[in-house]
Amino acid sequence: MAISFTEENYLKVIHRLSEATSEDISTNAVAELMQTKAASVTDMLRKLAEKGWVNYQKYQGVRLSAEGEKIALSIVRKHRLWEVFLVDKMGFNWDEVHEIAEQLEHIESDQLVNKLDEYLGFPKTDPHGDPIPNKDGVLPELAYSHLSDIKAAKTCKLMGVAQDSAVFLQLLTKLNLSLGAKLDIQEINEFDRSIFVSINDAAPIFISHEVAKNILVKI
Amino acid sequence: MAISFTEENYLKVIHRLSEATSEDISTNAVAELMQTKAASVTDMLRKLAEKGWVNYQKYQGVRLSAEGEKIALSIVRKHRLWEVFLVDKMGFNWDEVHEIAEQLEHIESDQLVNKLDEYLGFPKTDPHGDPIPNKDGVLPELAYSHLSDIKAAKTCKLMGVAQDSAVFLQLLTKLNLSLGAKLDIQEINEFDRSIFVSINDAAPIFISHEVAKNILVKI
DNA sequence: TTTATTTTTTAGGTTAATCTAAAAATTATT
DNA sequence: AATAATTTTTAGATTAACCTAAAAAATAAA
Ligand SMILES: [Mn+2]
Ligand SMILES: [Mn+2]
Ligand SMILES: [Mn+2]
Ligand SMILES: [Mn+2]
Repeated sequence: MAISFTEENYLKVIHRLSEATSEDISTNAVAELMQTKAASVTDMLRKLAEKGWVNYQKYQGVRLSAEGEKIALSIVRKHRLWEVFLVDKMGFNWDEVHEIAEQLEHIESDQLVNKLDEYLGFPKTDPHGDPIPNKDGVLPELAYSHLSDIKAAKTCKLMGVAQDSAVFLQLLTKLNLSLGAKLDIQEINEFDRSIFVSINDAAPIFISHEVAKNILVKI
Repeated sequence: MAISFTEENYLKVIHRLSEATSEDISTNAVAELMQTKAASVTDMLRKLAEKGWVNYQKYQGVRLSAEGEKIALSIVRKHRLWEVFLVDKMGFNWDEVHEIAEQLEHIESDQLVNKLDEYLGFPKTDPHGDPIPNKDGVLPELAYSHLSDIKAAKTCKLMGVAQDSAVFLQLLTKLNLSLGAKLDIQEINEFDRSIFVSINDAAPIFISHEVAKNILVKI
């Protein structure tokens, strides 16, 4: 069955919201991420249910069906592989690739995706540390912690970010924070939950709780 | 001003038709290449004229404006660069890339196109021998002849094809005809205009006029 | 130079994806 | 349990891109 870019984007958004919770996804939550109105979402959910890609009962919220999940994962796979391509092969910075990948993720050719995967050396993660589903839609499980959840001074390694926005990524770059960076947590301040941390053995600096929430680390 | 995929495809088609003639382009000609109906074309031409991308007076046919020409060339540039990428980097055959490039040509990022161009080594032609417009929309002039127009036995080199269709390209591959092939024309048969030709010094074979019409050579 | 044929445009509809405003259902608060 | 607030759905429009059928204009043929 033919699928439109818009339908693909809806499935991707429902998938993203579903990763954070086991509850059904609300119309409003979808509307916010899709940057559209709830009324439009209701229309689309009816259509997606019709096509068998989501389970939806009015007023009850929505979940992806098995088939919908498969489609969503294939879009995520394409998005992340293209991001790797843009950074590794085209020389873009990690804060410049998300918007372009939003377009490239809709290119339809299984052959191309698999050749691209091979060309890139079957990467496990994208430039933001997010896992890349394999050909069969299986996501490698990466058990990372949010830097903001760490309770005591210890050493950890920056493995990913929880946000792709350019402003956030540019701030990290300014702080000399990139994938693989070594973080020696010196102190966690109770007052504003800021973290005093040494990055790659440099003199320690303060990182706000807001930033720490969006940094994923391996302990 | 925002442009849709459909509008881009119309401009590309008008551009393609304009290369073959200096006359205005007819509604029907556009309809045929766009695989749509003349009535739909009329609607679109009005809209494109409105946006300043074509000059159009009803019943008089259509031509690209300077701005329309610029847009069309940028799409052609993207199409052909992506085709080079697919063949040179992804390992596709020349008969497999056109459809995928039809999608990729709509990806919007000047930065990406220019980085891709550099990554590919600033190619002058695509995998079918078609010239690639540079950053400023300038097309390298390649003065090739149609094999079918050659009148006497002589030696020439295959430089391009006048058609991107998979069936045609696959036939050429079967005949051992690829870009750069050396053609020693032995004889031109008056009866069916077939050509008896040796390819890369192999035993000569017959090539139909229909095939010869779509082969571009340098003498 | 009429008449016939072909081409192009207009008129009126359809579908996908969106919107605003109003109604209905659900959830939260007295 | 009744009322208030919030969420979600429906109703009715809009826009882009398409369609068919009919009318109008241009071109070709008699
Ligand atoms: Mn991204
Ligand atoms: Mn990413
Ligand atoms: Mn092509
Ligand atoms: Mn080509």
